[in-house]
Amino acid sequence: MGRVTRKVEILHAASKIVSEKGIFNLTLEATAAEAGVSKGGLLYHFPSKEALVQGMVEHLAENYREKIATSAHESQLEKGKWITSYVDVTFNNPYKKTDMNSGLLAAKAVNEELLNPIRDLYMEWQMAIENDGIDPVKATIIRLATDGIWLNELFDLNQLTDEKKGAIYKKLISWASE
Amino acid sequence: MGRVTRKVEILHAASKIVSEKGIFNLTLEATAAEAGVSKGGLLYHFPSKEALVQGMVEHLAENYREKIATSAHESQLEKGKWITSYVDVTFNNPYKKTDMNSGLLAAKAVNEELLNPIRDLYMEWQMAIENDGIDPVKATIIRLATDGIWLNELFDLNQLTDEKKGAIYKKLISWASE
DNA sequence: GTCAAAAAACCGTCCAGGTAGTATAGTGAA
DNA sequence: TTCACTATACTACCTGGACGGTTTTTTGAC
Repeated sequence: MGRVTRKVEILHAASKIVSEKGIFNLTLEATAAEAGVSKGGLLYHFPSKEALVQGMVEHLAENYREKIATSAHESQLEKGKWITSYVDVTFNNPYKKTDMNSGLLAAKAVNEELLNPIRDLYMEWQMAIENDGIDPVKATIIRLATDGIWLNELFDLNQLTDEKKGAIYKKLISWASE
Repeated sequence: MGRVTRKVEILHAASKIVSEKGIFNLTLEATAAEAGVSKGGLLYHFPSKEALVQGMVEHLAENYREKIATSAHESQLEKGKWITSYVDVTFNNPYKKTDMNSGLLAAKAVNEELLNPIRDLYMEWQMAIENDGIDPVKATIIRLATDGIWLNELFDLNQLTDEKKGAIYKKLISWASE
């Protein structure tokens, strides 16, 4: 039945190339080589470059959605469980943040519309966060600050020391249940 | 002396292409056409594609630095003038935010190291913000939240309504002088 | 349980189109 | 004369995608 993992392996290979060598080096041949598949084999799974990038985005969106949802449902909190989960998952990224960054950059480069699954995710989260039992403005600021960390990592701008990052994490988490 | 504006016009043309058509359409010919210059003319100013992108980044870094510095020096505040200026300028972007986004994306795609001028900027600001008379952790969170807005705009993720954005702006500004 | 046929999962090559960068000859203004 | 270009031509290279094959797996009739 053709192991499902093959497709995922290819997606990982694509992410790796984007994060290590940049979007201009994300070619079908390079991806195939990185994944240990022939170019024809890759095209069997993803019939075009755009389909490949679409696959990247959809895959990471599913992963991310699941991580946050699991965390929120396991939470014991009465208030702020969604925003807390968002901060938690994004800070401690148990999922691969490289995949997220690569997927975003690749989609932005190849075709804006491929970002739609991510946009849907954000809409869901924003709704959850605004009905989470805490002040929606504060909750949104907490989310934005978390996204700010992410922007800084994406472009390797101002990497905070672990100490500072820890202090920020603590403060955000404490705000999230006030 | 060959009007300085010519170079800047070319940089603007390049930004426009990146933001409207994506990084893959940023070709030398397209940039020249958009700027109303021949390809040879473009290469006279920027001898390679990398030099062009470098120009984009340096130009926007200078602009941005100046905007923040001016705002901070004009500020009447005793505490939090830098973080307030950062929030102010970024929210109300009197400079072209498209240029910033295009520059970042182009540099990230072409050559990581071209982002260094932006990294320097962030280091300066982080230092200023941490010695701004208010709690450094809080100040950093305010900066990160502002960056979060920016991430969302960059990928057109969750565009907040003007109303919500206004509320967030007000709260951040008030925190910045507490 | 067998086995042929069909479907799935690949492989390797070729080509048209596009791109960065080079080269060269020329122009008008200061 | 130099500067700041224009206009055109050319090269060397790369890449997406098409195409035609081949092998492996699954299916279903007997």
